[in-house]
Amino acid sequence: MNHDDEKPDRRKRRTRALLRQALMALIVEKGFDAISVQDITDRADVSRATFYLHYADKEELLTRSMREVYDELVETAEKQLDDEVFAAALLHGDHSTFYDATDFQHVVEHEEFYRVLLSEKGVAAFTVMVRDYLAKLVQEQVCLPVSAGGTAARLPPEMVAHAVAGAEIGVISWWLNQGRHHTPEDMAKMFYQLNAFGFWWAMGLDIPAPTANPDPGAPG
Amino acid sequence: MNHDDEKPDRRKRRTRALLRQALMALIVEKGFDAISVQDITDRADVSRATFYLHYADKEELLTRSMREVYDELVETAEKQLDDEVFAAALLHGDHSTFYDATDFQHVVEHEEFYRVLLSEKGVAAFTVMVRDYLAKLVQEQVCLPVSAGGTAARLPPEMVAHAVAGAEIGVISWWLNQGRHHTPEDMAKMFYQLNAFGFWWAMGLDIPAPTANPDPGAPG
DNA sequence: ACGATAATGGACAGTGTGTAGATTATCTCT
DNA sequence: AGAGATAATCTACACACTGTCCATTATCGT
Repeated sequence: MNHDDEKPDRRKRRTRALLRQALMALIVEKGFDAISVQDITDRADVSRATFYLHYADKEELLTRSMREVYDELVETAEKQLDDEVFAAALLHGDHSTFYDATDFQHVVEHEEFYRVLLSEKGVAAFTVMVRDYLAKLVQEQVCLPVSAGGTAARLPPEMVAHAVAGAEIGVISWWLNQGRHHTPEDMAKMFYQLNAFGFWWAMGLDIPAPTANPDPGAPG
Repeated sequence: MNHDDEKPDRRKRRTRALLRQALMALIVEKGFDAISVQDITDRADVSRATFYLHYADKEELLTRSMREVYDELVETAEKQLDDEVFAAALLHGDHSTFYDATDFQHVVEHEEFYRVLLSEKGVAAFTVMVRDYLAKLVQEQVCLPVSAGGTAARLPPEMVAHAVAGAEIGVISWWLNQGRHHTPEDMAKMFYQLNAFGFWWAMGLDIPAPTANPDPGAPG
């Protein structure tokens, strides 16, 4: 009846860590699909039977690993954001609150993991899971408070949230593949500025005058 | 020595179409990894031996299908963009040129394909391939011309390009999963506006004043 | 209608899968 | 340090999937 709530036996921890490392290395080399359980246990130097003592199949190994990193991201993000501070910041136009580097920090702490799983050899489920979560975060933490302030959105908030989330994934991928030439703080600031001031500003041009334009969306 | 340049036999076309359809349907149901060649041929109602007459393995079936859609996207995009028209538009501040719905149009024409392959059950390689291409497009067609005009970018153009590309993927996924409640033209316009005027504008607020801020990037 | 080409059915060895039981090695706890 | 618990290993097994082959049948283009 031990639900693994307690910290597991050292042997268990060791074996699981070895298996996860092996999986990551192999994903880089061949991509997830091409990997056999044999490959993983060979690489981890662990008996194949042992693998099945821990996981039903290689999908479960992957999924469990993903979940751990994901859960940590969620926990990190929830801890950081404080609705009241946030709402106040909005009202007073103090946007520096949004230079929030927690996400990028978290990525650095799991750099290898993100680099592999977000890559072309990676796993679509991971990308989508993270992107959807980020979108939800943006929507709940930014879009909703703004709307609650009585402001009418000019574009569908859901779309905006998914755009921002997608952009963050794109930026993170670029960042990790460039060898991380920027600090998480730099990234957070640049990412905020791009979102806030727009593309043309980022490229050094004047901010264009928005054409008077009501929300073309939200039909049905 | 027939290089398949010529239109293949009707039987070939039929079989390949059936196999591709079957693959797509099965990806939705179980995800690519869980599919066996047997599954595909059963679903397509084709002999397993026949499969191997056309493709070495299921990866090749997927890859070839992806390439076709991707190549069509590339062809479409290249045809649309005309550097000179584009540069002129930039100089004269006529941004309506950028309400370019070709991408979104192309997605509609392969709706099922995109919905499946960009989903969590989909294929990371496809997402990354498309995203990288879009980034390259933005960089070459927009960032470069702007820089050539003598303007100094405030953020690394590569980062900006990858952000825009990521955002487009995010927006497309959202669009397809919502049941496509907007026309491609709407999408193109909204997407442009979000990029140009920024997040706060989209949410109905005033555009914030950019803090005077030189490029924090491009170290090394 | 004829020659060319594709599709089929069946069989093959090879590889990976997931399970089980008996045995050995290593942990935890006192 | 030693006893009892638990994990890891080894071996073997039945099963599914793979990729290839060949002889035969069906369908194509002209």
